Amino acid sequence: MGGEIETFRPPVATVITMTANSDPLVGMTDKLAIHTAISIADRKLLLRLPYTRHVVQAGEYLMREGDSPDNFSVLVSGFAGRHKTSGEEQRQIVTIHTPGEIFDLQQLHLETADHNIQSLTRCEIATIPRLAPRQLADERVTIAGALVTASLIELAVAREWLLNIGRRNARARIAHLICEMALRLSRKGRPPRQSFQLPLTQEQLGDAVGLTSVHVNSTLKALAKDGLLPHSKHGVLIPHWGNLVGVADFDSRYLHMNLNRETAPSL
Amino acid sequence: MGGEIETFRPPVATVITMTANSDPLVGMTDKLAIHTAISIADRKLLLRLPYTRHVVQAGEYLMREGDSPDNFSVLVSGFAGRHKTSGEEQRQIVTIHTPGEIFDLQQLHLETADHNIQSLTRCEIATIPRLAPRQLADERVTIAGALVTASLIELAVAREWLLNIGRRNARARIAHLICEMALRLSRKGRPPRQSFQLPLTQEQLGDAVGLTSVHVNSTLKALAKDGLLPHSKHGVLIPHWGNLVGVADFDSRYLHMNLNRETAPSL
DNA sequence: CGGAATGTTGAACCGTTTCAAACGGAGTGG
DNA sequence: CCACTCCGTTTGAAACGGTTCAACATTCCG
Repeated sequence: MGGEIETFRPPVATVITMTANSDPLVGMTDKLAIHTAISIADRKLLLRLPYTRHVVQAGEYLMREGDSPDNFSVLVSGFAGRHKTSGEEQRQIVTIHTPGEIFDLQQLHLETADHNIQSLTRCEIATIPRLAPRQLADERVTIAGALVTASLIELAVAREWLLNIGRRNARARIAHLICEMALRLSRKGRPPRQSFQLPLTQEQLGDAVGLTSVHVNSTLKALAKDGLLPHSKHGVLIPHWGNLVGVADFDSRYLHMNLNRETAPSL
Repeated sequence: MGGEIETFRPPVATVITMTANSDPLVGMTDKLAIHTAISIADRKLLLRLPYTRHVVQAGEYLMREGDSPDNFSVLVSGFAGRHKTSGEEQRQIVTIHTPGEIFDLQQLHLETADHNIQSLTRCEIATIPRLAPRQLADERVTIAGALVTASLIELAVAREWLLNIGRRNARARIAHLICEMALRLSRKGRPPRQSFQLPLTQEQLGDAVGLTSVHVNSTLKALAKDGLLPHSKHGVLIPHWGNLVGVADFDSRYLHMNLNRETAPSL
């Protein structure tokens, strides 16, 4: 993990406020991003932790198969993905992480990674040393439960992706991914974003939905021609949410966005 | 959930020993099945819990999308699966559960289900009321962590399935599923089973790997012709593990079977 | 035994891949 | 400022893998 590195050690029990991130990509401030992570867990406690910020370029590996990372991280801005590759060097992206999400989490329990994590675009990442959250979680059962909730949602998303890739055609697959992103990039309880930046290459999109970049290209063109997804380089614009949902066969319930994470059960 | 129901309330602090299950399907005793669940968690405590046993026929729903089940269960014998369906009534099996595994677990955190659970064969199921494990987990952090480990492994398997369905051809997909089952049906630390019963229909297999039953049929025939998977109704026989692994592009690490669950971190 | 579910086979079809070539834009160095 | 390169996008043609449809055989189960 390269890039410039700066270390923060925010004062205890103080909410961090940073300057707004000017990147129109996510329109999210650092504060928001960190806050999202916290809202899954316990705000005051997590904010007390020391953490390190990194900026990584697109395509850098944050974790490799076989690694045993000893930290966990919050994606502050940009997009990152988990992927696996088959013997024939075919890549499959199995998760796309959006700003505010925690990753590396699973390694706390599973020890060695069975997949890679790679930045898909230029990313900012806040890293928290491994021990801190572990200690925390032991003390505060609520936090442990909340972190679990995050993995369970990731599992729910993986299940929907299985349906998407296993049983839907190219048109629906791509539309479905766009719908998911529109919702995940919106704030909790808000409607899906009508427009947003999704600076992924067509090859990356193909790797996420199990298609070749060539076919992604022609499908994207077809969706544009039908007025479902007007063409723009790396921006998404959804003229009519209902129509897109229709071709995507999209049902947002699997995202569990209605869940009140503050009051999740404490198992 | 239908079928005959009998209720057990084993004496406190006594290990249950039952008669061997004569079903050659899994060659597992009830004791073993329960023990498997316990080995993920904490044996003595979990065995103290009251539970109910059910026998369900193939094809019965144990949970439906939208349900908020208030219990969790151990699959004692048989196979069960989680599935989702697309708008065109296309089914995708996203998880196959083998004897000894816990399911319904995720509902403890997510409240409403985003998928269905259905018995794929005749199954025996031990059900534990919801409250008990929750209370337990609060008391014993070890148990909570162990249950989390189980979900994280399910997530790791889902990721591999995404690669399987998204990037491998029919031949490799089916071979891969067989390899996975051979390993998951073996005891921890043991080599993969060389032969076992897998009484799934070709349609169910197809739903698991994203193919039609017709194509599963011809692929199965082709695998048999090549001596990789000799044909027998619902039994699997693997003459040469290495060869099958080769066509499946199978790497068992994602199953995390080497993991010592007793000493998993307690997060 | 009879009916339903599952397995089997072949032929036509079609969605997606593969291969190949060209294009466009962004960044770099001369 | 142009030429050059790199990367991603675009397009077309041919090949392929898997689906669909349809008919029939077989097994399972009440």
